[in-house]
Amino acid sequence: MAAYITKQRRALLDYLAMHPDESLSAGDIAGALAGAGISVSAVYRNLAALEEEGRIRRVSRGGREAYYQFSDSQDCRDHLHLLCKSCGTTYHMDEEDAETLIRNLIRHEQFLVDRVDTVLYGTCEACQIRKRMEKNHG
Amino acid sequence: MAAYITKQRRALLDYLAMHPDESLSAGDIAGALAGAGISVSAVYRNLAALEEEGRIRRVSRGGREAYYQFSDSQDCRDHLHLLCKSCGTTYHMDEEDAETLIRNLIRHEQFLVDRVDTVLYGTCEACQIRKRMEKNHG
DNA sequence: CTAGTTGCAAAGAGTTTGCATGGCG
DNA sequence: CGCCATGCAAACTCTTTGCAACTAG
Repeated sequence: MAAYITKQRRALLDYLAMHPDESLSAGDIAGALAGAGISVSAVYRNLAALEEEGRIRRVSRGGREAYYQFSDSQDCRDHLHLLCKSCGTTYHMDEEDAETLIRNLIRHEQFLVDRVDTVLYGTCEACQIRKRMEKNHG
Repeated sequence: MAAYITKQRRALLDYLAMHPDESLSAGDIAGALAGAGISVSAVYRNLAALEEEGRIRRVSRGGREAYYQFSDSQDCRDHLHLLCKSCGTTYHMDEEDAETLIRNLIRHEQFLVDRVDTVLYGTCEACQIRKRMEKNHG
Protein backbone atom coordinates (compact mmCIF):
# COMPACT_ATOMS: atom_id res chain seq x y z
CA MET A 1 0.00 0.00 0.00
CA ALA A 2 1.01 3.52 -0.70
CA ALA A 3 3.76 2.40 -3.01
CA TYR A 4 3.13 5.33 -5.29
CA ILE A 5 2.12 8.84 -4.42
CA THR A 6 -0.54 9.56 -6.96
CA LYS A 7 -2.14 12.96 -7.29
CA GLN A 8 -5.33 11.45 -5.82
CA ARG A 9 -3.60 10.14 -2.74
CA ARG A 10 -1.81 13.46 -2.39
CA ALA A 11 -5.08 15.38 -2.57
CA LEU A 12 -6.71 13.08 -0.04
CA LEU A 13 -3.87 13.39 2.43
CA ASP A 14 -3.81 17.14 2.05
CA TYR A 15 -7.53 17.31 2.61
CA LEU A 16 -7.36 15.15 5.73
CA ALA A 17 -4.47 17.18 7.09
CA MET A 18 -6.52 20.34 6.61
CA HIS A 19 -9.39 18.85 8.60
CA PRO A 20 -7.91 17.39 11.73
CA ASP A 21 -10.30 16.61 14.59
CA GLU A 22 -13.26 16.33 12.24
CA SER A 23 -14.99 13.10 11.40
CA LEU A 24 -15.69 12.83 7.71
CA SER A 25 -17.63 10.26 5.76
CA ALA A 26 -16.31 8.81 2.53
CA GLY A 27 -19.10 10.70 0.83
CA ASP A 28 -18.07 14.00 2.39
CA ILE A 29 -14.53 13.49 1.22
CA ALA A 30 -15.45 12.30 -2.25
CA GLY A 31 -17.75 15.29 -2.61
CA ALA A 32 -15.15 17.78 -1.45
CA LEU A 33 -12.51 16.30 -3.73
CA ALA A 34 -14.72 15.76 -6.74
CA GLY A 35 -13.23 18.85 -8.31
CA ALA A 36 -9.76 17.41 -7.82
CA GLY A 37 -10.67 14.47 -10.03
CA ILE A 38 -10.95 11.61 -7.55
CA SER A 39 -13.39 8.80 -8.00
CA VAL A 40 -15.40 7.37 -5.15
CA SER A 41 -13.60 4.06 -5.38
CA ALA A 42 -10.21 5.74 -5.14
CA VAL A 43 -11.40 7.49 -2.00
CA TYR A 44 -12.50 4.20 -0.46
CA ARG A 45 -9.36 2.37 -1.48
CA ASN A 46 -7.10 5.06 -0.12
CA LEU A 47 -9.05 5.38 3.10
CA ALA A 48 -8.81 1.63 3.60
CA ALA A 49 -5.07 1.70 2.97
CA LEU A 50 -4.55 4.62 5.34
CA GLU A 51 -6.60 2.92 7.99
CA GLU A 52 -4.52 -0.21 7.68
CA GLU A 53 -1.39 1.89 8.05
CA GLY A 54 -2.88 3.37 11.20
CA ARG A 55 -2.79 6.90 9.84
CA ILE A 56 -6.53 7.44 10.06
CA ARG A 57 -9.17 6.11 12.40
CA ARG A 58 -12.57 4.78 11.39
CA VAL A 59 -15.43 5.60 13.73
CA SER A 60 -19.17 5.23 13.82
CA ARG A 61 -21.59 8.01 14.54
CA GLY A 62 -24.71 5.95 14.91
CA GLY A 63 -25.94 5.67 11.32
CA ARG A 64 -24.84 3.12 8.77
CA GLU A 65 -22.01 5.08 7.29
CA ALA A 66 -18.43 5.10 8.50
CA TYR A 67 -16.56 8.25 9.42
CA TYR A 68 -12.86 8.78 9.24
CA GLN A 69 -10.55 11.01 11.19
CA PHE A 70 -6.95 11.89 10.69
CA SER A 71 -4.80 10.48 13.46
CA ASP A 72 -1.36 10.81 12.00
CA SER A 73 0.24 12.52 14.93
CA GLN A 74 1.93 11.03 17.95
CA ASP A 75 -0.70 12.79 20.01
CA CYS A 76 -3.48 10.80 18.45
CA ARG A 77 -1.94 7.43 18.98
CA ASP A 78 -1.51 7.90 22.70
CA HIS A 79 -4.74 9.58 23.67
CA LEU A 80 -8.28 8.45 24.06
CA HIS A 81 -10.77 10.48 22.10
CA LEU A 82 -14.02 12.27 22.70
CA LEU A 83 -16.44 12.68 19.82
CA CYS A 84 -19.22 15.23 19.90
CA LYS A 85 -22.30 13.65 18.40
CA SER A 86 -23.73 17.01 17.47
CA CYS A 87 -20.92 18.50 15.46
CA GLY A 88 -18.62 15.55 14.84
CA THR A 89 -15.58 17.26 16.31
CA THR A 90 -12.99 15.10 18.01
CA TYR A 91 -11.23 16.11 21.20
CA HIS A 92 -8.20 14.55 22.79
CA MET A 93 -8.91 13.36 26.28
CA ASP A 94 -6.78 14.73 29.07
CA GLU A 95 -3.87 12.33 29.42
CA GLU A 96 -4.11 11.94 33.14
CA ASP A 97 -7.83 11.18 33.00
CA ALA A 98 -7.17 8.60 30.32
CA GLU A 99 -4.45 6.90 32.33
CA THR A 100 -6.67 6.84 35.41
CA LEU A 101 -9.46 5.25 33.43
CA ILE A 102 -7.33 2.62 31.75
CA ARG A 103 -5.63 1.73 35.01
CA ASN A 104 -8.93 1.43 36.88
CA LEU A 105 -10.45 -0.82 34.25
CA ILE A 106 -7.54 -3.22 34.25
CA ARG A 107 -7.42 -3.30 38.03
CA HIS A 108 -11.10 -3.56 38.78
CA GLU A 109 -12.43 -5.49 35.83
CA GLN A 110 -9.41 -6.93 34.06
CA PHE A 111 -10.63 -5.17 30.92
CA LEU A 112 -7.92 -4.01 28.52
CA VAL A 113 -9.02 -0.84 26.75
CA ASP A 114 -8.10 -0.42 23.10
CA ARG A 115 -6.81 3.13 22.74
CA VAL A 116 -7.20 3.24 19.01
CA ASP A 117 -10.80 2.07 18.79
CA THR A 118 -12.28 3.61 21.88
CA VAL A 119 -14.17 6.81 21.40
CA LEU A 120 -16.38 8.35 24.07
CA TYR A 121 -19.57 9.89 22.75
CA GLY A 122 -21.20 12.95 24.13
CA THR A 123 -21.60 16.67 23.70
CA CYS A 124 -18.83 19.23 23.58
CA GLU A 125 -18.95 22.52 25.43
CA ALA A 126 -19.87 24.60 22.40
CA CYS A 127 -22.77 22.34 21.51
CA GLN A 128 -24.00 22.23 25.10
CA ILE A 129 -24.20 26.01 25.04
CA ARG A 130 -25.82 26.07 21.63
CA LYS A 131 -28.43 23.53 22.70
CA ARG A 132 -29.20 25.49 25.83
CA MET A 133 -29.74 28.63 23.79
CA GLU A 134 -31.96 26.82 21.29
CA LYS A 135 -34.05 25.54 24.17
CA ASN A 136 -34.49 28.99 25.70
CA HIS A 137 -35.22 30.79 22.48
CA GLY A 138 -37.62 28.23 21.08
CA MET B 1 -45.05 1.43 18.81
CA ALA B 2 -45.57 -1.83 20.60
CA ALA B 3 -49.29 -1.32 20.69
CA TYR B 4 -49.85 -5.03 20.15
CA ILE B 5 -47.86 -7.93 21.48
CA THR B 6 -47.62 -10.17 18.46
CA LYS B 7 -46.06 -13.60 18.65
CA GLN B 8 -43.10 -12.22 16.68
CA ARG B 9 -42.47 -9.40 19.11
CA ARG B 10 -42.88 -11.84 21.99
CA ALA B 11 -40.32 -14.22 20.48
CA LEU B 12 -37.87 -11.39 19.87
CA LEU B 13 -38.16 -10.05 23.40
CA ASP B 14 -37.75 -13.53 24.85
CA TYR B 15 -34.70 -14.13 22.71
CA LEU B 16 -33.12 -10.84 23.75
CA ALA B 17 -33.86 -11.49 27.41
CA MET B 18 -32.15 -14.85 27.09
CA HIS B 19 -29.04 -13.22 25.67
CA PRO B 20 -28.22 -10.28 27.90
CA ASP B 21 -24.75 -8.81 27.64
CA GLU B 22 -24.29 -10.11 24.11
CA SER B 23 -24.21 -7.95 21.04
CA LEU B 24 -26.27 -9.45 18.27
CA SER B 25 -26.70 -8.36 14.68
CA ALA B 26 -30.12 -8.25 13.05
CA GLY B 27 -28.92 -11.17 10.95
CA ASP B 28 -27.97 -13.21 14.01
CA ILE B 29 -31.38 -12.63 15.50
CA ALA B 30 -33.31 -13.25 12.31
CA GLY B 31 -31.36 -16.48 11.83
CA ALA B 32 -31.96 -17.67 15.35
CA LEU B 33 -35.65 -16.87 15.15
CA ALA B 34 -36.23 -18.10 11.63
CA GLY B 35 -37.78 -21.26 13.03
CA ALA B 36 -40.17 -19.14 15.06
CA GLY B 37 -41.61 -17.65 11.90
CA ILE B 38 -40.24 -14.13 11.94
CA SER B 39 -39.31 -12.30 8.80
CA VAL B 40 -36.21 -10.18 8.51
CA SER B 41 -38.26 -7.03 8.15
CA ALA B 42 -40.20 -7.77 11.33
CA VAL B 43 -36.89 -8.16 13.14
CA TYR B 44 -35.69 -4.81 11.88
CA ARG B 45 -38.94 -3.05 12.62
CA ASN B 46 -39.14 -4.42 16.12
CA LEU B 47 -35.50 -3.66 16.84
CA ALA B 48 -36.04 -0.09 15.67
CA ALA B 49 -39.10 0.27 17.89
CA LEU B 50 -37.32 -1.18 20.91
CA GLU B 51 -34.35 1.09 20.33
CA GLU B 52 -36.65 4.09 20.21
CA GLU B 53 -38.24 2.99 23.47
CA GLY B 54 -34.76 2.77 24.97
CA ARG B 55 -35.08 -0.92 25.75
CA ILE B 56 -32.18 -1.96 23.56
CA ARG B 57 -28.96 -0.26 22.59
CA ARG B 58 -27.49 -0.15 19.11
CA VAL B 59 -23.71 -0.39 18.90
CA SER B 60 -21.05 -0.70 16.24
CA ARG B 61 -18.34 -3.31 16.24
CA GLY B 62 -16.24 -1.87 13.45
CA GLY B 63 -17.85 -3.48 10.43
CA ARG B 64 -20.81 -2.18 8.46
CA GLU B 65 -23.50 -3.98 10.37
CA ALA B 66 -25.21 -2.79 13.53
CA TYR B 67 -25.34 -4.81 16.71
CA TYR B 68 -27.99 -4.67 19.35
CA GLN B 69 -27.89 -5.37 23.04
CA PHE B 70 -30.63 -5.71 25.57
CA SER B 71 -30.52 -2.88 28.07
CA ASP B 72 -33.88 -3.16 29.69
CA SER B 73 -32.69 -3.11 33.30
CA GLN B 74 -32.11 -0.15 35.54
CA ASP B 75 -28.52 -1.33 35.75
CA CYS B 76 -27.99 -0.77 32.07
CA ARG B 77 -29.32 2.72 31.99
CA ASP B 78 -27.01 3.98 34.69
CA HIS B 79 -23.75 2.30 33.78
CA LEU B 80 -21.17 2.83 31.13
CA HIS B 81 -20.40 -0.28 29.12
CA LEU B 82 -17.37 -2.19 28.00
CA LEU B 83 -17.55 -4.23 24.81
CA CYS B 84 -15.07 -6.97 24.06
CA LYS B 85 -14.22 -6.78 20.38
CA SER B 86 -13.23 -10.42 20.27
CA CYS B 87 -16.31 -12.10 21.64
CA GLY B 88 -18.89 -9.31 21.62
CA THR B 89 -19.71 -9.63 25.30
CA THR B 90 -20.77 -6.52 27.15
CA TYR B 91 -19.65 -5.72 30.66
CA HIS B 92 -20.97 -3.11 33.01
CA MET B 93 -18.31 -0.69 34.09
CA ASP B 94 -17.65 -0.33 37.79
CA GLU B 95 -19.88 2.46 38.97
CA GLU B 96 -17.23 4.36 40.83
CA ASP B 97 -14.87 4.28 37.87
CA ALA B 98 -17.65 5.56 35.65
CA GLU B 99 -18.49 8.43 37.97
CA THR B 100 -14.83 9.38 38.24
CA LEU B 101 -14.50 9.42 34.48
CA ILE B 102 -17.63 11.43 33.83
CA ARG B 103 -16.77 13.93 36.54
CA ASN B 104 -13.21 14.36 35.28
CA LEU B 105 -14.35 14.97 31.71
CA ILE B 106 -16.83 17.63 32.68
CA ARG B 107 -14.35 19.33 34.98
CA HIS B 108 -11.27 19.21 32.79
CA GLU B 109 -12.71 19.43 29.31
CA GLN B 110 -16.33 20.51 29.71
CA PHE B 111 -17.31 17.39 27.78
CA LEU B 112 -20.64 15.83 28.70
CA VAL B 113 -20.49 12.07 28.25
CA ASP B 114 -23.57 10.31 26.91
CA ARG B 115 -24.08 7.25 29.09
CA VAL B 116 -26.34 5.49 26.67
CA ASP B 117 -24.18 5.77 23.59
CA THR B 118 -20.73 5.46 25.03
CA VAL B 119 -19.14 2.05 24.82
CA LEU B 120 -15.48 1.43 25.53
CA TYR B 121 -13.86 -1.08 23.22
CA GLY B 122 -11.20 -3.50 24.22
CA THR B 123 -10.52 -7.07 25.26
CA CYS B 124 -12.08 -8.88 28.19
CA GLU B 125 -10.12 -11.03 30.59
CA ALA B 126 -11.17 -14.34 29.05
CA CYS B 127 -10.16 -13.22 25.57
CA GLN B 128 -6.86 -11.81 26.80
CA ILE B 129 -6.04 -15.24 28.21
CA ARG B 130 -7.22 -17.03 25.10
CA LYS B 131 -5.14 -14.81 22.86
CA ARG B 132 -2.08 -15.35 24.99
CA MET B 133 -2.53 -19.10 24.72
CA GLU B 134 -3.02 -18.97 20.97
CA LYS B 135 0.16 -17.00 20.67
CA ASN B 136 2.17 -19.48 22.70
CA HIS B 137 0.73 -22.61 21.12
CA GLY B 138 0.20 -21.69 17.50
C1' DC C 1 -64.27 -4.52 13.66
C1' DT C 2 -60.03 -1.67 12.81
C1' DA C 3 -55.71 -0.19 13.43
C1' DG C 4 -51.16 -2.01 14.24
C1' DT C 5 -48.17 -5.74 12.34
C1' DT C 6 -46.51 -9.02 9.19
C1' DG C 7 -44.22 -11.13 4.92
C1' DC C 8 -42.56 -10.53 0.59
C1' DA C 9 -40.09 -8.46 -2.72
C1' DA C 10 -38.35 -4.37 -4.52
C1' DA C 11 -35.79 -0.22 -3.52
C1' DG C 12 -31.93 2.30 -1.11
C1' DA C 13 -27.62 3.58 0.90
C1' DG C 14 -22.99 2.70 1.57
C1' DT C 15 -19.16 0.06 0.28
C1' DT C 16 -16.48 -3.29 -2.44
C1' DT C 17 -14.66 -5.38 -6.60
C1' DG C 18 -13.35 -6.80 -11.67
C1' DC C 19 -11.25 -5.20 -15.45
C1' DA C 20 -9.19 -2.34 -18.84
C1' DT C 21 -6.64 1.97 -18.94
C1' DG C 22 -3.45 5.25 -17.13
C1' DG C 23 0.61 7.07 -14.63
C1' DC C 24 4.46 6.84 -10.93
C1' DG C 25 9.05 5.79 -10.36
C1' DC D 1 8.98 -0.32 -18.89
C1' DG D 2 6.56 -2.79 -14.95
C1' DC D 3 3.58 -2.57 -11.58
C1' DC D 4 0.45 -0.06 -8.76
C1' DA D 5 -3.52 2.90 -8.81
C1' DT D 6 -7.50 4.75 -11.08
C1' DG D 7 -12.24 5.09 -13.11
C1' DC D 8 -16.33 3.06 -14.24
C1' DA D 9 -19.98 0.23 -13.52
C1' DA D 10 -21.65 -3.88 -11.73
C1' DA D 11 -22.01 -6.52 -7.54
C1' DC D 12 -22.74 -6.90 -2.60
C1' DT D 13 -24.36 -6.30 2.10
C1' DC D 14 -27.17 -4.44 5.27
C1' DT D 15 -31.32 -1.99 5.99
C1' DT D 16 -35.67 0.29 4.77
C1' DT D 17 -40.12 0.62 2.54
C1' DG D 18 -44.72 -0.19 -0.18
C1' DC D 19 -48.47 -2.91 -0.18
C1' DA D 20 -51.81 -6.46 0.42
C1' DA D 21 -53.00 -9.95 3.81
C1' DC D 22 -53.35 -10.96 8.64
C1' DT D 23 -54.38 -10.56 13.65
C1' DA D 24 -54.42 -8.74 18.48
C1' DG D 25 -57.42 -6.41 21.39
